[in-house]
Amino acid sequence: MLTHAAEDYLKSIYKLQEKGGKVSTGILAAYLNVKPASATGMIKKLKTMHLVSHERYHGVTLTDAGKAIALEIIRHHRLLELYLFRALGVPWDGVHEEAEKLEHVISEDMEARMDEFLGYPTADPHGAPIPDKNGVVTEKEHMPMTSLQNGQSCVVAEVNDADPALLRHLGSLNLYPDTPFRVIEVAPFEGPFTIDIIGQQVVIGREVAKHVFVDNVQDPDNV
Amino acid sequence: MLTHAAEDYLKSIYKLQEKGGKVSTGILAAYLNVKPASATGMIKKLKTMHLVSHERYHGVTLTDAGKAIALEIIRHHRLLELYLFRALGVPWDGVHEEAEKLEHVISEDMEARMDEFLGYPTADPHGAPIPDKNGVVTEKEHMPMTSLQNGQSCVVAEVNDADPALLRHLGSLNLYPDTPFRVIEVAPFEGPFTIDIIGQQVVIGREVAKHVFVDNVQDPDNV
DNA sequence: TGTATAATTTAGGCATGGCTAAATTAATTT
DNA sequence: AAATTAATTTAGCCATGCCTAAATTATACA
Repeated sequence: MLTHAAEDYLKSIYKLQEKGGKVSTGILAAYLNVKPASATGMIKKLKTMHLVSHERYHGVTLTDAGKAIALEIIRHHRLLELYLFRALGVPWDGVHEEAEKLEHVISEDMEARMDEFLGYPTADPHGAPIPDKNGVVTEKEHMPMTSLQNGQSCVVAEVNDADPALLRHLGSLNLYPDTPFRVIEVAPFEGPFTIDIIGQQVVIGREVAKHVFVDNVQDPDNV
Repeated sequence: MLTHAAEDYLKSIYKLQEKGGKVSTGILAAYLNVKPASATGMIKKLKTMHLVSHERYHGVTLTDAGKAIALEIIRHHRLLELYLFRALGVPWDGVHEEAEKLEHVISEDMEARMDEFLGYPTADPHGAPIPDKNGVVTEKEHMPMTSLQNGQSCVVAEVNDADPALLRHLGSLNLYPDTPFRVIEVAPFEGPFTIDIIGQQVVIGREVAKHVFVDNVQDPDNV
């Protein structure tokens, strides 16, 4: 069995290599809040276990075995987030931190029981896809909210879960995944969006909108 | 914050000192599946943190601070056991192992949410008392099942949770806490017990009965 | 009361996973 | 092409928590 630290490295390498291929030691270290020298050390260990490929000075990549473990941990994490949200009512800006600790210790049996309780879900509370039992992830194509036009309607697909304060703000606006809304107005010159969501009109600045992704975009009905 | 290992030591010292006052290094080490020399090392560390009292060659005791932490961990453990049992349907012979890992990583918030979900319970699935938020444990007086007489009725109060195989067996006999039963016959010469439980007659050997404790013992109605 | 035995502690070692500081390699600029 | 800068790796150190082997202390027995 792997250590928690090794699991965290694999998970991080997976996430970083999704957007950029090979992962540099420095980027990985920064992502994990660790010094580059420490990352080098762990990379060496993971290499002896054949979980990563690594050429000195040229970045890491997961092997198939490493990827499988990374996806297993990500599955634990996202199932836990959704479970905590749905079953225990943990607010969505708190589930990440809690899941971060639990993901390393739950059994496969517990994973399966949560999965069943939740009805075999495919996305976590922020809209991120949950890999299935076999480690298959079905990524959906999302549009950034910033590309919406006047009058278009859509459904929230995913939000950036990195900042709890931002999540609380999005929550107060009801911008949860699966919630539909319609664009009333996009102010010119990179201005804010005015939207109609659950019967309420709210104004959303571009900085916030950048972190929201949408689906099912529809043009206004024959006007 | 304490390490998981330190928490385990405190919890173990608490349990051992409940039945026997001062805890010897050897007993503690055996309980934790660790060599005595390792236990000595941790005891020293805990002493510098003022969590235990220790006189060389004469055993350890928890300080008030150490006891408070031990009870907090035990509360986590027992709440988790009951939560896993009730909310996720984990069989009662499996909850201990799972809780053993989770008890060190859940937040106070999660503890409170499980407590609320469970309706502020006072006992875990094996009947062991759950310390309250303030670390107060209300131990109940239980009778060993082996002291029951012909015709007496009672309610299962607690069972020994040390052996999963025994728990599975007790489960198959419906000997769960809060389940009432009546003694049909106690065979002479240290023989087995025949009981009526949930409408079924079952025979329970003394070796099994030793691990079952009962409450609300009532003599047979005017016969 | 001395001695054998059992329990405990000390001493020194190992793996993990961090760190800093110094050395090395790669990339960029002139 | 050489030199500067940036990134990475190596080397060596620290704490945790386990281990074994040796030394010490306590206990029990004759």
